Formats: sequence, structure tokens, C-alpha cells
Amino acid sequence: MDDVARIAKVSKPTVSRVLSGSPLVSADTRERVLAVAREQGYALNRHAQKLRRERANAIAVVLDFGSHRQGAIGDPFIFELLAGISEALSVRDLDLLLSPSGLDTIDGFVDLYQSRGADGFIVLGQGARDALLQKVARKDIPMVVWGAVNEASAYCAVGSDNSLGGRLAGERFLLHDRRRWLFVGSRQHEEIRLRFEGLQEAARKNSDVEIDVLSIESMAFSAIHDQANAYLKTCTVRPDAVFAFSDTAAMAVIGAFSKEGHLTPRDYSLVGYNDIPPAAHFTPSITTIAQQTGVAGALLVEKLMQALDGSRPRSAMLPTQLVTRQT
Amino acid sequence: MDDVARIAKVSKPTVSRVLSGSPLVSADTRERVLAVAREQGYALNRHAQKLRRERANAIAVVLDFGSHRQGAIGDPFIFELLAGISEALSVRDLDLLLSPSGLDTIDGFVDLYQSRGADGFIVLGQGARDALLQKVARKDIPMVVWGAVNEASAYCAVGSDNSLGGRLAGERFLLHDRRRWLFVGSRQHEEIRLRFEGLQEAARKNSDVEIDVLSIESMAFSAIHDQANAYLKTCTVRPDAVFAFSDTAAMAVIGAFSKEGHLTPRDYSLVGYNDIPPAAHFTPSITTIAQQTGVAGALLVEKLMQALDGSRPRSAMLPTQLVTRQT
DNA sequence: GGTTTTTATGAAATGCATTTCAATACAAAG
DNA sequence: CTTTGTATTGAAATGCATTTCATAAAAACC
Repeated sequence: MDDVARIAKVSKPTVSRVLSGSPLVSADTRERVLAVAREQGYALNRHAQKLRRERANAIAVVLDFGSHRQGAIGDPFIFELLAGISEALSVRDLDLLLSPSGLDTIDGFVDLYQSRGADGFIVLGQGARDALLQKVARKDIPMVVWGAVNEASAYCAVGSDNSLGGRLAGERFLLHDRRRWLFVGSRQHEEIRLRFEGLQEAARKNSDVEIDVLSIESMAFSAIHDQANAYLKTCTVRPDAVFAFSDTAAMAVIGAFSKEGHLTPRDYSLVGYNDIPPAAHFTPSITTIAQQTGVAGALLVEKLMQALDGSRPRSAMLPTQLVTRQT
Repeated sequence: MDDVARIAKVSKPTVSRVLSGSPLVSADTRERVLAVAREQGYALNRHAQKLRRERANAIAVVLDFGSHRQGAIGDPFIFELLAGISEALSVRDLDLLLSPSGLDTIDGFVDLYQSRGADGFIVLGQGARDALLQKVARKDIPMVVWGAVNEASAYCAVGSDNSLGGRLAGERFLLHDRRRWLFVGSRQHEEIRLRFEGLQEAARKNSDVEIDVLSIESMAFSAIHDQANAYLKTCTVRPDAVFAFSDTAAMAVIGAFSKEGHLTPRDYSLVGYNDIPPAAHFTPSITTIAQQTGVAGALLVEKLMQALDGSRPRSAMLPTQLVTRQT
């Protein structure tokens, strides 16, 4: 930078101002410096900048790849969320640090934050680690979480109205006069538990309804398929309605049940979740609960910006919608 | 760091050595320093470290979200690749910078590299920007690309054997005595063009075969659906074999064609690409070409490490496989 | 014309960890 | 009891840009 300054016949601070877009330089000085910088092939060192400015200009996005890999049930959904976040961060000129290692303990979070590796965190899906996130929030580390929204929680969460999603599914079942419902999903996951509760709520409107639960252990596609198949073979009464925690899971159920001659929509109603593109084109096309993916990423980033500014952003819930199709 | 040094009664370099895991400190000094650091809540500043070490310890992963968003045809495939890369980088303690902005021009690459924002680049899918990547490679910027493998190319590419994929599809069509093939995909994309060439190659084995092409403009699911539907309505002879560039596209085709009463496997054979989980459970289940996602991410990272070490890694091609199902 | 305000620029201090080189202490070898 | 080698440790130099504060110059105001 000294060199550029010398050649352009200005001082170092001026070069710095030009290169970081400060408005405190005259137009022609700017021109001159820019020209010299370009011709000398000079690029300022980002780390020196970050060191001096005492901020990373980067956000860590935490993602549990484990549960989305290799045939695991990770609807393209999370990917879309990620795309939205990436874009929103880009606009604000912030780097996106994807799933840095070590974030499975509170110390990992604190260390990354303190060492200025990231200015804030966006966690995608609280999954089964709510306790950890509560701790992080209590350390006053800027963070927003995509997932279940709980007002009692110490952190700011943005998520779909999972309970509404469950209710919508239940109401559809009632409309079709279904009475023996099956819920497919792991209630370990806060989000999924809320969907279950919504379903229960809808069930209360009719005293005849019974809900059974097929608790999912492995997220692998074929595992769900097999579990569903085994369930159907051993259950006393076959379900006439199924609410699956994802469209992909719904597809697995359709396959597993059809092998036993149990067909949708003839024998049972089925509602999935996420409204992934193939859901509309599956045979039969899958009725599902749609989340507002588009807005979600941008909203998460916006909330995080508020947190970075020192305020405590409020959690927000995005509406969910029933998309009616064949099943 | 000075404080920690003082309290632990050692010098700054010693603290540095302890904290960065150098073996040049005695065991009890290490203990002592570590204890003080912990109790003082000290974390070293990553940017100071990166500044001094003159490397970012970060890899930029470039991803064209645009073509994978909002119902666009981005099979979970890319996501799995990303997961693999993330893991491989984690192991090597490298940060993953996801799709930093500005990488649509050569200057963007050079700037990010020179300013030490990233030590290297992994580009996922060369798409229609091969020319840009060639330029990047010629600037001696460490980079590996997932996509079409071309020995004449200036950069190291890792990809599936797309041409083989095409051939496998063609051979299956021949086996089923299909003669009027339809290729669905955009040949602007190098990878997809190679698949087409493989298909052509197979076609040459039988002089009766004719290949038509449905060139895809928009990657949106419904756009493909509509294009396929329009095609079927206007074509003179209906295809009896379809090779689609992705499983999701294949699903779109199945839907579009079935509306016109053109059914698979009865009226035409269909081969998709990527073997995404739902492909196996779709009705009918989709015959497809599988790529080795698992290995891919790790291999990309490995090659990039070689490039960082100054050597010029050789491109590599992963085998593809035909997964036979109903269609 | 003199004074106040604004605009443009520079000197020096600051953010923080690593590395080279030299020095010391200690053990092993002769 | 030297000599040589090894293991630890420290002083000082280095990597690089930003910011505060001050100054000079130019513009605006009375």
C-alpha cells in the first residue's frame, strides 16, 4: 500500500480510503489511486483489514450435513434456504462461512466468535441440539436459528408455523372423514414435534380420531421405507391418513404401503411437508404443506443484522399453506 | 497475548507456540499457558494469524445458486457434493467460503485470491462459463472444477464420465429396441453435451436410430414440464426413448408425457441422471445413471491440496453406472 | 476582507500473532 | 572435565490496513 501511495503521490491513509470506498476523497485523487492500484496489480490484504477493523465481515452458517447426506432425508428445502441466505449476505458484502468445524460444543462457538472468525451465526434447524443453542444465546453471541419458534427460548428463531402445518393436515383428514391417523417423524426434533401437536389439536375436534406415531430413527430414505413397510404389516388397524414430516418421507411411505396394496388416495389420505418440486409430479401428486422458502433466507439475515447492531430481534413465524393435490 | 504471557510467566512467542500446537514447548509450560488462556478467556485473533502467516486457510466453493433455486432443477446431487467437500475441508482444518460474491469475472477471482480471501477455489459445475475458468487457470490460481473433464483444458477437473453415462443410456435403449430417441437438456453445459455425445456414439451402432433434442432453456421444473408437453404435441413422431439430464427433469417428462397418454415404460424407455433417492420410489421407478457422489467431494479437495502444494494435479474421471429400474 | 465552516489529506498510533535468530540451560559423548 | 548437541525460551522484526487527530486549503458566510 505504501508503494501505491508513493507512486500515486498520496499518503497511505488516502489509498486506504479510496480502496475501501470512503467518500472522504476527491474525485480525481480517487481516479489516480485506482489507476495506480490497478496497474500495479495491488489488492489489499483482507486479513490486515479485518484485524484492524476488528470484525470478520463473515457469518457462519451452521448446517447439520450429517442428516442430509447420502440418501438421507434432506429435502432440497434446506438447500433453497441456504441459497437465500447466501444471496442476502452477498448483498450486504458479508462472507458466508459454511459449517465451520467445532461447532458442536459451546466452546467451539465462543472460540470462533471471540477469535473473530465470524461476527454472527445462522443455525439451520435446531434439530436435537436446542440445549446447546440456548447456551450460545446466553453468551450474547449474535445468532438466529431456523426452526421451531418458541417464545420462551433465549435465542431468536425464524421458522414456519409448524403447528399450523399440523393443523392444516389434520383438518384435511377430517374433511375426508379419516379417523385413524398416522404421524411419521421424529419428535426429538422440536419442529416436527410442533407439527405433531398441531395435528393433535385438529384431532380434538372429533372425538373418534386416533393418532398413532411411527417414530423415525434413521433419516435414510430406504430406512423410512422399510420402517413404514414393517409398520403396516404389524399394525392392528391400517391408518386411513398419514402425515409425513417431509415430502421425501411421504414418497417413501407411498412406496412402502403400495407394496402391501394399501393405496393413496383410495385407502388413505397423505400429507407431506415442504412442497418440493417433484411432489407435484409424483404419481399420485402429493398434498403437502408449503413453507415460504423464498422469504426465509432473507428474513434470517435481516434478523441477524439487527442482532449485530446490538438489539435483540424478535422471533418470527412464517405462515404455512396447504397445497391440495391428489393424495 | 501479552497478558497471557505475563500471567503465565513466559514470553509471547511461547504462548503463540502453545496455542498453535507447536511441539517446541515443554509439557508443563504448555499446561500452564493453556490453563491461563482458558481462565482468562483468551482466544487468539484469527485475522492477525492469517495476516502474519500469509494464508487464509480457507477455500472458496463456487456454486451457481441461480440455477438451483426455487423449483429450478438442482437435484440434491450438488448438495451432497457440497457436504462431501465440507467434510473433507473440515478434516484439514480449512474454512469453507461459500459462493463469495464477485466471482463472475476474472478480476473477482484474482482479487479474492490476491487479497488472501481464499487460498484456492473449488468450482461446482462449469456450466456455461468455461471461458472464465480457463482464464482463472492461466493466472495460476489454485482451482479444481467439478464438471466435464477435458484434457485440453487448462484447469484440473474432476467429474463423472458423462460420455459413458450417455452411452449406457443409449445401449439400454438399443436393448429395448427403441429407435426414436429424445435427448432432453441444454448442450450449452459442457457436461450435458458430453452425455449427448455418448448417446450419439451408442446410436451409431444401429443405423436406424434417430435422435431428436429438446433443448432446455429454463431450469424451472414447470418450465421443463411445459416444454416437454409442447414437444409431444407438435412432434411428427413420438419418441420411444428419452434421456433426461437429471432425475428431476425425468420426473417432469413423465408427468408431461402421461398427460398426452404417452406412458413409460409402455410407450417409451426413460433414463434419468444422478440417482436421487426419490427416483427409486417414483411410480414408475426411474432408470438412471448414478454418479459417485461420496468420493467426489473428497477427491476434489485432495486435488486442490495438490494444487496448493504447487503441483499441477491431473484431472480425474469417476465411473458412472446404469441403475436399472422400471422405466 | 475577515471569519467560520467544510473538504481533503497526512503523521502517527493501533489492531495482533508468528518467525527468525540468538541465547541459555542441560544432557550426552568423549 | 571439556566438547558437542539438543531442547527451551525470548527479543525484536515483520505482515498490512485503518483510524484518530491535526493541519492545510478551499469554500461559504457576514
